[in-house]
Amino acid sequence: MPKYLDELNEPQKEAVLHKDGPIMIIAGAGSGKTKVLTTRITHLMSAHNIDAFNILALTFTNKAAAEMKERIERILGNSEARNLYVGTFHSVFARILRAEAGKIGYPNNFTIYDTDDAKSVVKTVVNEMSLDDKQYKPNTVYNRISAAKNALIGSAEYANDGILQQEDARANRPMLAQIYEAYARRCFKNGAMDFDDLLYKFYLLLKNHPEALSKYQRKFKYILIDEYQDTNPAQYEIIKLLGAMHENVCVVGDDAQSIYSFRGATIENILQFQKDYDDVKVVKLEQNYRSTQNILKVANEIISNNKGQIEKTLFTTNEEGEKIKLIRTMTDNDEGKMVADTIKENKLRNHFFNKDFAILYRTNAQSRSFEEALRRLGIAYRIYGGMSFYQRKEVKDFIAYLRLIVNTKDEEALKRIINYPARGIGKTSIDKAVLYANENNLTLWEVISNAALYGFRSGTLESIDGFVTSIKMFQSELNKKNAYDLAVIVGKSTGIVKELFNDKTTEGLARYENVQELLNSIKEFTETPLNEEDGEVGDKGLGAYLQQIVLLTDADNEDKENQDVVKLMTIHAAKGLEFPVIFVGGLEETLFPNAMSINTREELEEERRLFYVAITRAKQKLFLSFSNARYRFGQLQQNEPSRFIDEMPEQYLDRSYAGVAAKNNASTGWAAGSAYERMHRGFGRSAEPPVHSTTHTENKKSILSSIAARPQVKEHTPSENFVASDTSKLQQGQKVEHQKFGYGLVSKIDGSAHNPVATIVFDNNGEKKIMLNYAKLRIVE
DNA sequence: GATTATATGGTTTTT
DNA sequence: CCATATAATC
Repeated sequence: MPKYLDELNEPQKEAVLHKDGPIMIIAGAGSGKTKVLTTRITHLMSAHNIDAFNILALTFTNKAAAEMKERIERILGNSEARNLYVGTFHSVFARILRAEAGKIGYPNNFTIYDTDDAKSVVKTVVNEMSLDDKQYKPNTVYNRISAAKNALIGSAEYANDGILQQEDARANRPMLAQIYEAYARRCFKNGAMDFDDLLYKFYLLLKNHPEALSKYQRKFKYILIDEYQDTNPAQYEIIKLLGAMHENVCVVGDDAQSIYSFRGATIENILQFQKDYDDVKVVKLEQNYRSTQNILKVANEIISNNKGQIEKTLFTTNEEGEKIKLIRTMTDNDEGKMVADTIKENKLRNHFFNKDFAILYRTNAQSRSFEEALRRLGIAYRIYGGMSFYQRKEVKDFIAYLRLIVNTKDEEALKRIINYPARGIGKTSIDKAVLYANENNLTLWEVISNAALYGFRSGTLESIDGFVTSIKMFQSELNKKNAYDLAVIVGKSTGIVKELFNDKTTEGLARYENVQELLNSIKEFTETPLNEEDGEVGDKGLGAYLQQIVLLTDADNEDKENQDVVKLMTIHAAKGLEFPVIFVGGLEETLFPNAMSINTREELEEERRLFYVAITRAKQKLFLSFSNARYRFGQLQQNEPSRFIDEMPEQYLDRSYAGVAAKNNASTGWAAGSAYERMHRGFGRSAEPPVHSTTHTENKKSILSSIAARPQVKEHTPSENFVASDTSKLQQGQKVEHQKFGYGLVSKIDGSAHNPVATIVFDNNGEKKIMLNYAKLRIVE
């Protein structure tokens, strides 16, 4: 009996030892499902001599895939694991599609469009069809198309489906089917696939090309799928096709953690699995090794409010643990402070490290208040999600050059850079070129590379020719130079790097650094040795690099794995992770559950599962916070506490929790909160007496203002020698006198050069934004 | 045609 | 509040 089996409990062992035939593992939160998956693969390889080349494991994130490979490698003690096909659905399918692209009429170097690219194509198509983009919002249209693809509905079928047509007609978007068709055609013409195409086209490849199907059926003798509850119909059908020959399909999932229905995922796949395969072995992992009893009991209570669960009860032999602590504050800023203070306190008192904490929230926008509070206390943190590195403008612009070099049909890339850096090819010229291209059924590149034929003005023509020549020059280097060297040439000869370098503003500096970072990543890619089997299409080229990076997420980018930082992320992003201490923020009606998701029972239940996922991330301590009011759309909005709070039995809750912050009355009320604000604006040391609580700002209305009158201006009598100073060189930190508001400290200067706006914190009248062109200010010091 | 000021409108979650 | 789209101005 191999040693690695000793570490497993009975059901886990059962799951690992089951060799052939379909198996479904229902794995509760923290029940060791990754361990089972890795051990199972290890066991297949070492005990049954299954070749790594014949095993396919699909995960939800690249990070999970890398982790899995690493663990297997560690148990096996050799490098065989690198021959496994492990990756996300999207990355594995992209890799195969790259090899088989010719069969479906695509170039091997097809571009993968991210969501932004795809929406931009939608917009282009809608405009070209002379439709109103208010009526056909790119977002809506794209989502609709995406949903169709995830359900394996092509544009023709979409157009012929009576129900879908009715739906669209009722929603005032009768032309959606036509847009879908035009969109698909345009993507094809651009040699591009969007994220959904990676599934949909792969499905079509398998379905319409029997020789390809049988090739991969023979190859993948064993298939394992992680996070099965989050697969969509397209993924389901693909697995069904791939696994049809051997039926050695192992799926692992937890219906209670299904949180991606907006992406087309359906729990139906779990139920359907047992119908589609004969003699499915079902194993349930119900022992939780992660959390305290209290946390688990609350989690079980919460999820029991959902109907139609797969029967299972999580239990643990861990200690009882502390009660779940509720933090209630007045505003979102206070919430941030309380959480940050609590982290600080716990670090001191319980010797936690920064990396032991995670702050989770429903929406990305919530990160701001936590971020500010952590920064004030000097606690290192990192935000995951939001805009990924590769979505930043400067990075995307640079990548657009590389994309165009690899695939000149990529119209999105071409339009992005044809006039970046500015070279005098404006909107009018581009529109003209696009028109010619559409009229003559040419690609945009074909038009501009023969620009002389299309009657551009001579100056414009010269610019276009210059651009085309330089791209062609880059292309000629494509096979001589590696990706990194080529990228350096691009950066240099286009002047992009220089331009960013010369921009000495803070943002400019950051942009420059980002481009440097991009070059680093290309260099790293170039220098990383080839995987043994990756030779399929010469996978070291620029094309392979580009296809890989669009599929990377922020979490994958984590180079310094064990940084001692507090992690901030959405609950979705936290799936599969665990932390000693978890904070879940914004437990308020309209936010969590989100107002968008309370219209049907299904939606609400998914929100509840999301909450379940959030609290089951915690190992030892769990804090839940909510705020009476928070800024949304720049305005203060009052919210009720979340219904999920009421669903937790009182006996497990500690409502009286008060950390350091509350004790010194800094965060429990409006007045105290503003004192805190003032302290951290540098007023703490000033000689000013503690002033009445009026840190109201012009646009940030006091939560009291709805009850009491708006803050009164405390009259100020200008000093006798009041003469308005020249404020053109006014700087942060200077003290000024305002005729009406009195003395104050300049905390910030922004606005444009012609219309500078100073943010001034007045001693008696709080923070005001003052337009320097109009205000009369006397500079005191 | 480029740069800059103003309007608008949008927030759920992500490969 | 934020980012992007449009208008205005040089």
